Amino acid sequence: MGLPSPKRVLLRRAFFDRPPQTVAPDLLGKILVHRIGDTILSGRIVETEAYLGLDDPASHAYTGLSAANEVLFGTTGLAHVYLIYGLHHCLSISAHAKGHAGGVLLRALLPMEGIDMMSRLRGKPGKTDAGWLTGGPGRIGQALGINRSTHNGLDVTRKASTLWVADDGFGCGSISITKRIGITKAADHPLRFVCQQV
DNA sequence: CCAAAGATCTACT
DNA sequence: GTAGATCTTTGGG
Repeated sequence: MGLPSPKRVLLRRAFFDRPPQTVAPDLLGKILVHRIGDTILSGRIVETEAYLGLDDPASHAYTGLSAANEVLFGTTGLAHVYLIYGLHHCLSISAHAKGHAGGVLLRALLPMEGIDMMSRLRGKPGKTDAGWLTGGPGRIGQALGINRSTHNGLDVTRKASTLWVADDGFGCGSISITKRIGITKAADHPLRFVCQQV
């Protein structure tokens, strides 16, 4: 029983056809979903950062088009998955106005479905604390089983990708905006968005 | 070719 | 609070 489950709809490509600093706050409250076989792993997005492309020294797109960052140029709504410090797979989604480049890094989720598989993937079965499980870009990658070779370039506006973003209408109550974390260049811009209430 | 840095996390002092 | 892990990509010689 209980309340009816809210209907989830896929985000459309047009959602991502806007500057990253506009898309990043709008992604708060949306749901990232990864299907592995019959198992669904999902969580509500509660922290994002915008990376502005060619004009942003902190962006992976700053130095221009290359094999490593091609997802950030061209079609929007694609998964940009990269390995950082040789250890952590992080997920961002390409977002920019036509003719530009850029993306939005997913920094934290509130886990929804598949929590025990997430805790297993994180290496401590049974440990389900949300902050530990999916609080941080590297933790999201590990908890959801995301890696560059499998997921880089997937279209998150299509369920067939097995990795997608949906909207169940809940959104995010109040948003706080701060400087971005973990960067040394262009560190002073207010481009980090955190969901305070869900 | 080699060196260095990187949109990070964990463990240990 | 600081250091170590571990590897891809980039920039300099």
